[in-house]
Order: sequence, then C-alpha cells, then structure tokens
Amino acid sequence: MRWCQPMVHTRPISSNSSAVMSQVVTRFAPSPTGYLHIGSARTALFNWAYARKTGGKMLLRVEDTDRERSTEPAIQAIYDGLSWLGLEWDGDPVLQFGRASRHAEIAEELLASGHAYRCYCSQEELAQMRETARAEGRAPRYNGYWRDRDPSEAPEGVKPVIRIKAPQQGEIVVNDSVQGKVVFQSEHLDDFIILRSDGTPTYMLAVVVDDHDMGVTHIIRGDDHLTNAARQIVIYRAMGWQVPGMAHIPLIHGADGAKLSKRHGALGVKAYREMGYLPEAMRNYLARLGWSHEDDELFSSEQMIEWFDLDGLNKGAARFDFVKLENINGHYIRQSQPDYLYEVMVSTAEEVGRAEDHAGLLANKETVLSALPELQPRAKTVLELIDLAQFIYVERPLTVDAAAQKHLGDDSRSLLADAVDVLKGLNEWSVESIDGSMRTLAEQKGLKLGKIAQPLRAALTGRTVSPGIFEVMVLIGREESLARLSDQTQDAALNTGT
RNA sequence: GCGCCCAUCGUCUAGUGGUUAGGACACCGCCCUCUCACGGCGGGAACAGGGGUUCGAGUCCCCUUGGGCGUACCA
Repeated sequence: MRWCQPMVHTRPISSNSSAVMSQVVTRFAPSPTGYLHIGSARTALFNWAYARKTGGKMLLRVEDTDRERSTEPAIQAIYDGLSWLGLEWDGDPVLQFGRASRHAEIAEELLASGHAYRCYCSQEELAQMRETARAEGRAPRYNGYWRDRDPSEAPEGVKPVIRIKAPQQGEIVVNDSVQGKVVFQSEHLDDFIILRSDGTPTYMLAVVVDDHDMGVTHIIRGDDHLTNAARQIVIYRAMGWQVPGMAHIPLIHGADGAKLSKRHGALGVKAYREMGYLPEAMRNYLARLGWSHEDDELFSSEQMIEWFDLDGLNKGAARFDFVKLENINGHYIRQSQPDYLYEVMVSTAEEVGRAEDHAGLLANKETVLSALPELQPRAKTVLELIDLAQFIYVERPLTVDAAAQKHLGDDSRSLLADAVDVLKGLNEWSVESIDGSMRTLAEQKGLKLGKIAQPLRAALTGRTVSPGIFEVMVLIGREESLARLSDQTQDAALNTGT
C-alpha cells in the first residue's frame, strides 16, 4: 500500500528492511556460571536447527549480568562446547553485561512513561511481605507499596530499585509453539524489579531488551522459563514491542526421573568429549531427546535440519540415558572413516592425559589405521577404541591380565610352542595362511580351534578379548608375534623346567 | 502454600476419534563364530487411576495421583 512505502525507505537499512524482517532469528542465551550444561547444549541444537532449516540466523548471547557468578572460563566453555558440537552461531557473541547502559536507558524510559516506578523497600520489609502473603495462602509477591506512593516519602539514604507496573487484572497469554496457549492471571504476577539499586538490570529486563534489539523472532528455550515469559510479556507490552514467537521445550531429567545429577548426565559438554563420545553422535542423541520425526532414529545433522520443525518438539520431559547414547555413539564409530577416528583418538588420549597411549598411537599411525576396521565394531566410545588399540604398541614382555592367565596353563604353553614351530615355517604371513596352519594344527591335536586361539590371544594381547587373533598377528607382524609367543613359552620352560 | 507445565513398553518415542497400539535402546532366546563385538532371526514388555463426551477414546473435557518448573536486587 502507498502509505507503507515511505516507512520502508526512511528506516535504516541495517536492521529493518523487509527482507531482514521476514528472516528467522533465534538465539542461544546461556549464562556463564559453570560448564556448558548438556541440557543447554540441546537447547542450542534446536535453535541452531530451526535457524538453519529456515535459512535464518542463530545468535549467541552470553548472559553475564550476574557479576558474582559469571566467569571468563565459563564463557570460554560455552564457545568451546558449541564449537565441538558443531553448532556455529552467526555474528559476534553479545555479552549482555556490556549492554547494561542500554538496559538502564529502557528502565528510565519505562519510568518516564509511567510504566515503572522506584521502590525504596528494604530487604527486611520484602521478606516480611513474602511471609505475610504466604501465611495468607497467597503467592509471595511484592505488595505494590511504592506503586502509587509519592517519591517525596522516600526514606533518606536508600538507593531505590525500579519496578515494572504490572497489570493488576486481566490475563497474560503466552502463545507457545510447544505448550500451546498458556494463560496467566495478572493478579498472580507482582511488580518485579527491572533495575537493581546499583543500576544494573535484572535478567527479566535484559532478556527482553536484548531479544528486541537483536531482532530475535523466535525464542526457543527451556520450559523453566515459561512463567518468566508472562513477566517478560509485561515488559514487551509496556514498551509497545512485538512479542517474539516462543517455544518452551521440556527439561532433561536424570535416569531416575528426578533432577539431572552427575551420574545421570548433568555434566558439561567437555565431559562428554572426554568420555569418548563423538559430536555427531551427541547431536543425534540430543535431537531425539524431546524431538522426533516419525520413527527415525539415526540421522545426520543435514537430515535433521531438513526435517526439523517446532511441531516435532515434545511436551514431556525426557530422561537422559547413557546406554542409548552409547549405542548411537557406537553406530557413528562404525560409520566413521579410520583417519578421522585416528585423529580423535590421538586428541582424546592427549586431552585425558593418557600419555602412553598418546605416544603409542603417534608412533604406530599406519598400523592403527589398518587395525581400525577391526576395532570399530567393538567399541562404543573413543576411549574403548584406544583400549582396543593397545595391543599394537604394548611393550614386551606383556602383562597378562587375570582372565587371560587362565588360558596359559602348562598344556596351553606347550601347545603354543607347537604353534610357534608351525608359524616359523610359514612362507607367507597372512590371515589366510596363519588361519589355515592353525586349523591344521588343531585338527592334528584333535582340538577345536578355540583351544588354540584363546591361548594365542592371551599370549599376543594379554587379554581374552581382541579382534580376530590371526588379524592381530598380521597387524603386529611376524617378528613381534613370534617374540610375544616365545615370551610365554620360555616362561613355561622356566616354570616347569626346574 | 500459590501459580504454571507435563504423563504411551524399564528408557527414548510414533500415534492428532475407528491401529492386532508401531519403531529404537536395553533385556531374553536362536543363528553366525577363534574370544568379544558387529550382523541376522525371534520373544516378553506400555496407553497412571477414576469419571464424563461419543456409535466408538491412547487421542477431547473434568477430577485424582505422580513428576517437573517458577515463586530472588540468580539467570
């Protein structure tokens, strides 16, 4: 329409052109007060997927207005965690505390327009109010003491806070993409503080101002913020700003259904990396916790983006299940290219301080690489992959674990000696030739192959579990194989000889 | 206490008034097999309870129970 055109042209092109306005803008807004929580990571994942799906942007805002608890390492943990998970944000991160003056400015504006007022109550008075309200069976809320009081009554030397004038009747409706229409009665909301007595903004004010200024169109966050949404709408209305779309996703619970505990998954993202989980597995698992697309279980992130929709988000809380995470991780380990896995093994070994493994992996790159296809189906985590690869670089003489010792009795040792003789005479050192010769030996002795294979495994790896033992022999080579075997037969000689 | 949200196998979930209630993980059995995995085949396992609405409820409404979140000059 004609009267719309001047608006378009006079607005600054930077933020309000019609093209930009129709673009989805989501944001991930963690507070840097510890490690990056796994539940937060999932929230980031959904924000990321929705932005990518719609061709929009995901912004990152660090909510560091709590000066007591916010720390620099925690901010770094957010960046590192997101990067590891492959959840790239758009533009520079916004540090909320840096916008404090803007927040104060809005508080003043609200004050000037009569939508807010100064309150001079002391902590003691407020505590008293809450107690009274509770005693009367009402919600513990501020009673509006200074709402209509003349500032001239202000007590001496008290630095006031600024409170929003919340509506006292009517209802506030949150139209949520996940929870549906949620109605709050205004009488249950009090005049909450938007600016502290030291002039810094509270969370409630800062989020609204920042989401508005950053052009956020969709707020996807944990449903612990659902009631806050009502409070925030009060500020949006007072400022005459448009309320963004909202999607409050359920929280993640621990395996026992209660709060997430350390044992139940309440760990930082970094901990998952150190436990040997792959980022692609984390993304897939986290996505299935509270979101679904028909019966699909295993899918790439590209596929997830294609399928992602707010409709697919669940309303009920999900429990964190390490067993399923492991299964999915195992799937991705099997799917991965050996060279990629090798790099992850090396960096993980270094990160968790497994110096010997780190050195062993580096010194035997080619062997590890060719062993990987044998190792992959046997590991659920990168840590297990490293354990499985140890037979390649362990130093002789091997330490034999208790279970493996049982396969190295006197009978077995003499059998091993026979095997060594046969092996020494082999022209070709390949899985086929070794396999054939050992089967023949077993047949001659009237034994099942397993009776020879297990002692071989015990002697060659020091364990009862390993990849196919003939594959192991080819992997470590003829010389090393015979040496490890001889170590055991010579022990036998010592033990039985004298 | 008050307010709000949630509720399908042990767990993650599909399901949007008419299904033998499906899949995945886990579990059990069988097969493969030099161990362990991987893989294949098969099995047990759920609509929290009670009222409605309807010819017909897992699907809609109410209550109960059970969980969660909020109720800060934290975010």
